[in-house]
Amino acid sequence: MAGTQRLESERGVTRDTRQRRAIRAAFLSTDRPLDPNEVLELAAGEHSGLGIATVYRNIKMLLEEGWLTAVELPGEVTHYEVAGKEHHHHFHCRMCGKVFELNACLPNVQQLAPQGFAVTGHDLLLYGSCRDCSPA
Amino acid sequence: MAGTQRLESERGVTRDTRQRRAIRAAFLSTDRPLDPNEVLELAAGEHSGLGIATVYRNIKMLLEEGWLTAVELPGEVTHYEVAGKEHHHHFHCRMCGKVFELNACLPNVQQLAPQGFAVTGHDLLLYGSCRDCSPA
DNA sequence: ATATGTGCAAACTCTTTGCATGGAG
DNA sequence: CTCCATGCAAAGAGTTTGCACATAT
Repeated sequence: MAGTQRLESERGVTRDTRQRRAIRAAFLSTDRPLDPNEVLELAAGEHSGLGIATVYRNIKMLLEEGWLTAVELPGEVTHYEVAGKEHHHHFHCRMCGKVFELNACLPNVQQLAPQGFAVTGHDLLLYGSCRDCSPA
Repeated sequence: MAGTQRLESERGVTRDTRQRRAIRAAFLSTDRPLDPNEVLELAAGEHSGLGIATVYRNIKMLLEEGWLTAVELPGEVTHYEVAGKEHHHHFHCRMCGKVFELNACLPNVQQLAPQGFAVTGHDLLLYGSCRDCSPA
């Protein structure tokens, strides 16, 4: 996973195409992480004929320019959300499959690693049923 | 992690083949979660000619009979470990890529979900460099 | 003897890439 | 007018499945 990032100077001007605008709009119109297919469906509403390859390429560019961040969910394909949010985690609804943001974390997370292990980051994921899918 | 188990009666007699013995041995000889390819390499040492499809099929059977549990790691292919261990989490070394077990958890994890969300499980993953890869 | 398990290869899903065309600048 | 971006299709990884043969019981 190292060496994925490139210097911005390696890329020329980044053009503002109709497709990229539709893809950005898809993320901005949703408050939860999206996977490439969800992006395609949402963005295709604004511009049909959009190809999945373009979605992947734009996601990659938007990641590189820091507009998106990857949300990697165990057992799910990688989702993406707009960057710049505070440190947070996610809730994965087992009923509807949607992923929600949690504006919370736990202290002392780093202390769980044994001696000799250096912790540089962590992920926390809750599972269950979301507000709309919970029985009560 | 719910609903993974099936009634044993759905499957006829489970045979004890050389391949399955080698696959089980691979897991028992290692103290960290393995992915299908690691299993193939380890088990092929005991029985060359082993096919990757057999590894996948056996992993699935061993999951169904509850001998294995899936360890789904963000950004990694699914790993597996022998079942029956206590609740624990994992550490993913960014240097060597290996996954280690952490015999610890945090209390109050469920309290992170907002009102209306029912939490049935969670995953916690630490990233960094392991004992062998840490500078000091 | 007989049905389950295996190996191989084809099929499938998700993601990436090559190439000719389209469009932003 | 130039390149960068797009669309399509082919190529790649990882995983699953169909089929004939092997083998545990």
